[in-house]
Amino acid sequence: MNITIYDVAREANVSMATVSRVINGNPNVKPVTRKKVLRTIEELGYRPNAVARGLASKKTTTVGVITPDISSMFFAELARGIDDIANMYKYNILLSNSDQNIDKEIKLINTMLEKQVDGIVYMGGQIKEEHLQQFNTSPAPIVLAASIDPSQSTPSVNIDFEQGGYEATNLLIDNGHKHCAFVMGTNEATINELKYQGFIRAHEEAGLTFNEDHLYRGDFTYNSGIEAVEKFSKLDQKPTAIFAATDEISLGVIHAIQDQGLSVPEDIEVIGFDNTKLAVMVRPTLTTVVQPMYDIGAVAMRLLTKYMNREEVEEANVILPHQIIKRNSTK
Amino acid sequence: MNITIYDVAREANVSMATVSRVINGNPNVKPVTRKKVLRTIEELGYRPNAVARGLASKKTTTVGVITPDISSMFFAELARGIDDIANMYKYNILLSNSDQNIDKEIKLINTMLEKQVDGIVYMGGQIKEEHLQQFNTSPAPIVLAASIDPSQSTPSVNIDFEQGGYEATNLLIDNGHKHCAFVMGTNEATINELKYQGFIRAHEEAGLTFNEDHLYRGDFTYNSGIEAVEKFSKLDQKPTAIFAATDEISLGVIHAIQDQGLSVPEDIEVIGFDNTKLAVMVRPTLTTVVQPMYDIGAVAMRLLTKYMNREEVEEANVILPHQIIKRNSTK
DNA sequence: TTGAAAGCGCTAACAA
DNA sequence: TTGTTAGCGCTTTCAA
Repeated sequence: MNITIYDVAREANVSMATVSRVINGNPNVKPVTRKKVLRTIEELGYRPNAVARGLASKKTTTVGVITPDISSMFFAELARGIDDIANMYKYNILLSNSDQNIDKEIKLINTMLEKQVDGIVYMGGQIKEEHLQQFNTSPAPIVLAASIDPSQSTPSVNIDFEQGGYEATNLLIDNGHKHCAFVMGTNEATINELKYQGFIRAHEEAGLTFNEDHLYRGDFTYNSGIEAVEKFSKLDQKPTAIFAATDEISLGVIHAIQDQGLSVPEDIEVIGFDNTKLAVMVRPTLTTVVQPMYDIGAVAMRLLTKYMNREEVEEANVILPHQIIKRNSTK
Repeated sequence: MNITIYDVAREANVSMATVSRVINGNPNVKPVTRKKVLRTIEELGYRPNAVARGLASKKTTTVGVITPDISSMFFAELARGIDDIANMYKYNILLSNSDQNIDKEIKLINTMLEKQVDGIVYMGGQIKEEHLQQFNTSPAPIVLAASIDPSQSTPSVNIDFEQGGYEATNLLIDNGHKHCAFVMGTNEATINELKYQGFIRAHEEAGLTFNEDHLYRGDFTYNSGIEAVEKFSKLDQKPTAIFAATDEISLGVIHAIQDQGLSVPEDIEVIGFDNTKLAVMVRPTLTTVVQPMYDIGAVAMRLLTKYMNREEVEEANVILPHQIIKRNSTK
């Protein structure tokens, strides 16, 4: 049998309530008593049972984190931001991968709620009615990180993706390009669509008509970038600049261009999105829209702590600033 | 107040024991009764409380995962393997980052044990006496993933790193090189040392003397690779081939070489280690030792389930096979 | 096949 | 400042 608070109480000649107070740092304990209890805790090698504590206090000090795929650099970085802040507030992270599968997402939320998490940080490509229904009936607060709820009814932390796409495209247009291409990920991703909308708005404002042939829908991978360029190269009207929805796609784009004997940025300019560490791990280094992944995770977790503590929240839908870092893939 | 098993029992006109049986799929329930209970569970929107269940059953169906840094591609991939298998066995993952800080590592183990995890998958650069003491006194089984316990006393899943380093070096030596360099990470990492030992053994067996100037100790980053090459380039006797401890370092090495106007593999051959997806995201693509990160995680988790179920374990220290993939950074 | 009842280890009034 | 005593919501004998 394990050592319980009761064993400690007996050995220290106090009541379990006193032991509990010592463990929880309750000031209402005489220093002498506290010392005595602390010593016998040490002696017995007592380790508090957080599950029992959770049952009695209705707080588990763990938060659920639902991510599409932790092996993606993007979400891994977000998760790191979440965990660091969680730790700061004494929470632990119950992490799960959803693969953007809606059934799995719903199931995961329920599992975490059964496990009585104090809150959830949710990441996912598309928020649908089913999600919202779960979010709205959840007994624990939920915050979205780098995920868009079109209804704006769920607290969230994001950047302005449409504006990011707009600015990236404008950089290309300002450099004189009239034929910009956009390589996007799956259309299951709201964020993706937002970047595209920005891309389109930039064209409209510049009075440029966008050639639909210059849109490539891939799946966010390096290979998508390669395939996009291969497709573009067969066109009569080839794009002279390419905006890729992520850095990883951008690397594929750059390498495919180079494999064809062309140069970046001389022949074709390329701009990415995210500023993952990949951006400086290519030649030429990548001009890209900076998305502060770590910060989004950190701020989302911080926001969640406010809800968990029932603190006042001034703004439920946080938009973090973004910027463009110019490197060598654009002129 | 929340809906409990008791509410369901009352509504369904059965005892809580029967509800419990239904929830847990106990076959000793008359189909009619089961149906009735299931219906009222549905009606009331009852959600079992896993914390209470954990307290009563002494099982939480969650396993702790301690990783140095989830934002590292390497560990993220491992974590994915762990989570996938964990899910398969109905476990959830309590994940934490240790930053290889020994105090944090010990604290994390204790926190997870307090939370009554059923087992722990541990990843860390260096296993010391303090770790072993924790491992040995842990009430929950612990399995190491891609981490070396020199005493071999803790169950683990790894590849043969020494042999991997040996083979990588031999590939270079077989290509005629007499001046191979090794770019390693921090010396806090046992795995690193193992690769180095393999590197040295290959030299010895080939009757080559290793020039200490050709050893660079960095920190596992892309920049380490760059710095290493810069240092090497100032030497009188420059290396003609470079073995880097990880793929990320390799990319830095390759780019630094190219930045100096030299070519890979014509002027200098490069071989990496891990085969992360970075390996194909460079030009030239990287020859590298394949470390099956996902599988290591998956097998470690599978092994942990055996210990948690008190199954027979044939081999506690699993060595997974590795291989070398030849791409274009070597001739 | 079902129910009654005793915990699991702790927190949190409430009383002293 | 300390102790007593109900629970928290569930599992699990044991009996019927």
